Amino acid sequence: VMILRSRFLDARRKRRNFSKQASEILNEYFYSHLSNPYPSEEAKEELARKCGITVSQVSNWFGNKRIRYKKNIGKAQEEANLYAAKKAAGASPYSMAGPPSGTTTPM
Amino acid sequence: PLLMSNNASAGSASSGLGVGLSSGNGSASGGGGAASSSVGLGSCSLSSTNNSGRTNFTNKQLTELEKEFHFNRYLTRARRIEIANTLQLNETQVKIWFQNRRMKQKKRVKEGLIPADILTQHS
DNA sequence: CTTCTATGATTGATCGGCAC
DNA sequence: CGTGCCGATCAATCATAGAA
Repeated sequence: VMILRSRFLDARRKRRNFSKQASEILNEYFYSHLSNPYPSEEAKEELARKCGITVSQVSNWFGNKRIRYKKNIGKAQEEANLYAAKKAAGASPYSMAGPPSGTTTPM
Repeated sequence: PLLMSNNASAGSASSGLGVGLSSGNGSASGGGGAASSSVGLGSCSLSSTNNSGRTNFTNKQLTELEKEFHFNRYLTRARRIEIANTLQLNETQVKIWFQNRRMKQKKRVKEGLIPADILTQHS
């Protein structure tokens, strides 16, 4: 039980939530591609740069997002959908390109 | 091709999630020791399988697997059988463990976080 | 400060595609 | 035709950050 429970210094121990903007970018992409939320390797790299995280972290994020999204359909998720749709319409449409005005370069 | 439709939620089905769902494996591996989820008293040195089918390897099994991995990143049929037997796992379990382990190492290398060339002995 | 929830990471196992 | 490997993903779980 207590014994042998930990996986010896797993990275999950020291975890840092992503910045608000990073989450914005990821969610925007996710909800803008709900019909197929599977970014290509190139798209992941692009998202990783814009979010200031690694490609693996982007993959982890999408993996968790997809699963957790499915587990809630019919909850605040639809609400999030509208939120994302609005943002996408007002700022950058699907497909990343130029960040919306005033985006403080994450750093 | 877009695979989708898996959730039966009301009305709007806009998401294309749902790769294929693989819950519940038939687990046809022939084998041997199968899973024992019961938490019997006494000995519990074997890996325990969850209700979902995920096997929880024991520390001993993981240690041996790691040791073997550092010796050889790839297994031969004979070696696989031997290890599976020793650790009381199916050949498939061992095979899959090595595949996942290789992917894990590759990922770490890509991240640029490798202690050192454990295999490339030259420097 | 304690409790509960959100979230990033890990990992055994599956799926499709490819090479032998 | 069958088998192993790769790459991506799934699904359950761990451990912590953050909110209440």
